[in-house]
Amino acid sequence: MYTIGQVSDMFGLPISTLRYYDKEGLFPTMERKNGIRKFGETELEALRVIECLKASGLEIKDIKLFMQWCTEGPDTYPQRRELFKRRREAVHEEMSQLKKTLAMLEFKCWYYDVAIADGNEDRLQSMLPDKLPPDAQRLYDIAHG
Amino acid sequence: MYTIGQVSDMFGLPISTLRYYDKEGLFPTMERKNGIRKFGETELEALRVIECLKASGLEIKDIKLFMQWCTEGPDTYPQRRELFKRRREAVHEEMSQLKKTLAMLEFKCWYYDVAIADGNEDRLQSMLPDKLPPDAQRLYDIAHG
DNA sequence: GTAAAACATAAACCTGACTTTAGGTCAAGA
DNA sequence: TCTTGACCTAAAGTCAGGTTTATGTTTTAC
Repeated sequence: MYTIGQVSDMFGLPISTLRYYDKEGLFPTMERKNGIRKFGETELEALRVIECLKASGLEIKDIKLFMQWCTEGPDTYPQRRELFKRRREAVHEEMSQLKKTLAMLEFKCWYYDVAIADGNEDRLQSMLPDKLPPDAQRLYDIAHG
Repeated sequence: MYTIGQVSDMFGLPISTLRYYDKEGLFPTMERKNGIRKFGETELEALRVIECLKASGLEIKDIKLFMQWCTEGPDTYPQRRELFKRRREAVHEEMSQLKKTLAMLEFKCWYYDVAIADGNEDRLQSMLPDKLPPDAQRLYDIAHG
């Protein structure tokens, strides 16, 4: 069993954040002794899952729902599985959006390489949006298509 | 030249958002006629760049800075290139974080598939965190390593 | 036994990115 | 003429996800 300060150090999270998570219901079965929180293995695993679900874009109130299901036994396995499947799809979506963003950024890096080499954008403006070099064309198409 | 309503339709952005962007200085050279905003090609391209930079995680006040540079001519090409390079690195970072998140989500999907098949988590708990099937082990390692 | 460190709560505050509200201008159509 | 619709502003409101503050209690170290 760990105190809030120890868990704060272990996860690199501010104490205030841990208390906030608790207030929001993210540790539904956490015990206390004389009012003092006792973090056990359940809570540490909960924190690992919280970091993952947060990174996947889930909101705190939905994470709370999941943590609640975890206290309700096998009947809620299907809901829990659906939650993870939906998150998986959402992250796939986000990754393909990021690929387009990345193409745009690569294109702009190339663009300013050329602009700096030329000292102006005249040549670049005259080749946009067609007549680009093949590499730049590829990035441009991904970013704008 | 387009009105704010036309641009709102073209980009699928609320009029209030376009006015907010303008107020924040994201269209530093936009013209007006009798107080009415006139969006030209410059502003449309600005909006495309804004969507990209926002998707890359940049804040509005930093996008403003970029738009300001764009009005200052070739002297600011290096700053603009650096901005895009930093964003490119940030997005690379984010994508590799998302890969770990995805591994965790895949692992949890597998976990609940097994839990549902078994009707409980007993077998799963006894194989954690070693003695996992190879596929699950791989996901587990990516997610936790 | 006492002082400092670590814990606790409730409530106010903060930030970013918008959105809503309240009130006003202006041009075109019935 | 009048009223409808599209535009305008400034200021207040909203929301998520915390953080800070003020105050009080418990634990730990000497």
